[in-house]
Amino acid sequence: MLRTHTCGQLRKEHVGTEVTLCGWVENKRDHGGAVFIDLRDRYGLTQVVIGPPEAEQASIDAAGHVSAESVIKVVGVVANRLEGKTNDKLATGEIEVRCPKLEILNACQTPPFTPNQPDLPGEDLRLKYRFLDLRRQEMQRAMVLRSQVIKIMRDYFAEHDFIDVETPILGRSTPEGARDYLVPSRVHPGDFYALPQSPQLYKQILMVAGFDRYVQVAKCFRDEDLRADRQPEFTQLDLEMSFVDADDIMGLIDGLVAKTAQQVLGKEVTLPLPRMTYEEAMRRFGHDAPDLRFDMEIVDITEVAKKTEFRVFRGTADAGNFVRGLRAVGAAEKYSRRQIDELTEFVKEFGAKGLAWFRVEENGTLWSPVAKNFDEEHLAEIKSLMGGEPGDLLMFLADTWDVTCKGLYALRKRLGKELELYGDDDLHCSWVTEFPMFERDEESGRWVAMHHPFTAPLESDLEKLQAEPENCHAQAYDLVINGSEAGGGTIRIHDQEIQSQVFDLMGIDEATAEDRFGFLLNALRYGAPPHGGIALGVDRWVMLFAGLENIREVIAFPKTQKASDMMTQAPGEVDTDQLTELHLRTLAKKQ
RNA sequence: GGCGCGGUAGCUCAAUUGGUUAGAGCCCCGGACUGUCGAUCCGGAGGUUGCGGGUUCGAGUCCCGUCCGCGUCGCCA
Repeated sequence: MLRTHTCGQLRKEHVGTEVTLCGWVENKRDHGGAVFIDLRDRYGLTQVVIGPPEAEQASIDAAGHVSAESVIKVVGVVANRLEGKTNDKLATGEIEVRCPKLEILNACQTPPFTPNQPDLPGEDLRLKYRFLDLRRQEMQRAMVLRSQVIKIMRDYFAEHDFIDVETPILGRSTPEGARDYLVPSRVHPGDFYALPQSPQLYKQILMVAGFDRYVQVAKCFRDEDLRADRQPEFTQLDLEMSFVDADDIMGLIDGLVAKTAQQVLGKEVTLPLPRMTYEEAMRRFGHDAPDLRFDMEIVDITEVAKKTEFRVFRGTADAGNFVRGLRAVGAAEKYSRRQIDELTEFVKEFGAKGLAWFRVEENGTLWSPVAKNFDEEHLAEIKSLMGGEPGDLLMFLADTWDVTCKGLYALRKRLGKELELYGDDDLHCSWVTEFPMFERDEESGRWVAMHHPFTAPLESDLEKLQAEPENCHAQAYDLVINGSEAGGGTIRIHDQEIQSQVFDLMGIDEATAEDRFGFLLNALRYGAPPHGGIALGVDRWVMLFAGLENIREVIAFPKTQKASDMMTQAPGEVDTDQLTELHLRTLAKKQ
């Protein structure tokens, strides 16, 4: 080792010992007659002093010219800092290392930014110089946390008799689901591999193979547009079990959630985690991944709306649509007319035509720009349904079920944040279950699987499968942490007859099914045990447990919104020769 | 693909209604200084205002196009 200690290690008890430290020059303070250097590595910061009596003036002058972020090595003696000169902001602040000189292992060019400067540079620059950005304390903390979370997961599943099996990265494209990343085959002209969107089919086959409990930390790829919490390549903790039902899977993951919260945050989570059905989630929160860190549930006032003279409400209700709203406790004084106009514009982004709002006055009556359209009796009824108290703001959307869900979900999310209805440290984990089996594809009008085509329906819904597929629910479950989908899974179909019916409903005929999933269907004929599983979004877990709002902050080398890598410049052009070898020719060329 | 925000010195930002030579702090370079820890003090360097076009006597500022970054809708079994 080039060093005897790390930069976070030395304390008063080391005073008098000779040590060798290596690290980066975080900062230097040059006094001419002595130079102070803050030496940094991933463990901490130690003050190094180059000064008399042990250092000669030439060494002091040289130390004064060392550039920031250079890698240096120092040999020196640990000393107490002078009386009253300790630094209680540093773990090593009681001591310093007195050195005759410093050895520059690698001088640093003037960096475009320094890791721990007060103003964080723009994200594009951080990503271009990710090696500098990753030196920042926050980034190091996030990467350590990520490593811890993955270790907790691996240990937990190892303790539960899971077997870690790797599945291929080069697979076959299946048209369902997200857009595939494709890899051209050299030896099969015109054919392509697809990168896995998840190891779904392989893990089911591993169950057929009798592995019983499979787990993998799996890299997955989806060629869809990015979001703050979505990257084109991401990591799943993927698992599958045989001879289980949905309760078994959720119970298992409950234990992991509790263990992670305990070990990472020192928080006790009450088990079992609360569960609600998809329908309940949509009714109460307008979304399948509700943020339960705060209340503010959606209330349906359609029945009252029918009785009013307010055309927007009544017309909507009479047309069979819905009037639903939110009660923002004590928000009346926090939102001016102008700010409410802004909220109106906000909900319009989600298809709403407007936002009807009421303020609960001190005397308990409702005031609203549209109040004249309402009888007092109906206003009182609305207030009562909403549980309005003086100072509250009541806001309503009158629209289709879908638009009220989307608009009120977004509005609730925004209000929760702006009104600070939850704390930075709050953690709320829950399950959403019984998702619909199918949803209508807007373009083709066909039924498509909401999760994937191998998802088993609820036993109790089996008889509805043919006649009313829209009312058929799946043995599916999503893990929700702080309003974010942190994992999802299903119990799979192991019955040939039901599988055929599902394909049939989705308009996939036997030949097509055989062509796309033949290998799985084939495997299922050779003694497939009942099985099910789940995949957890590792990046999101880390993001949520770290209290961060952006997934790029927990990925060492993330991609930008246009899926490029600012550091390596990927994706990039390739030689024509490479294309020829792959039997490819590009249609588009950038100008 | 749609909508919104942003791009000015190496970095973070400022620049009145379109008006003088585009400023500040940090960084960098040179000098001074033995107790700093955002060291301090003196001096200096540093600009294709993302790019292209247009309007104008005059554009960082207004208009059009384009590139890049971020957020979001669509999309994400």
